Amino acid sequence: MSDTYGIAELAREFDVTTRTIRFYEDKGLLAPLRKGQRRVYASRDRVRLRLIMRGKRLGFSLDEIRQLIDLYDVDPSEVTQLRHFLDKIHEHKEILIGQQKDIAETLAEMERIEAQCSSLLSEKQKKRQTAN
DNA sequence: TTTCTTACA
DNA sequence: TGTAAGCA
Repeated sequence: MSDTYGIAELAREFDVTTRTIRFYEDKGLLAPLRKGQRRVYASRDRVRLRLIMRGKRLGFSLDEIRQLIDLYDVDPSEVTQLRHFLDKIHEHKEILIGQQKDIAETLAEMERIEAQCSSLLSEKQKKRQTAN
């Protein structure tokens, strides 16, 4: 099982350009192995890229995504670090909970409008039938 | 052909 | 991030 990937391969899979993947590396979000000069991505890198894309969809900055991803593969040996990570987690959780609330409210709003439109439409249909 | 770095938009 | 130049 060749659990390694080339940059073009990952770019295709995640629908981004190779430039974008290198860009994320520059920003410290990715750290692929090197085979000479070529970048060799392991499955962990692929997982990371997946997390990056998800973070982007959630509206996090690359900097925030990096902090979030770092939480995954750092060994929790230092108490100080642990407290720091805990703070980061709380921070992100608050943002996500806030977004969750926004989504719920927007959804409720849309459903209200949807119901309003539906009843309006059925009303017009009734009038049409009455007229005919 | 593909990837890489660097630099500029 | 896109694009381009010059390499390997």
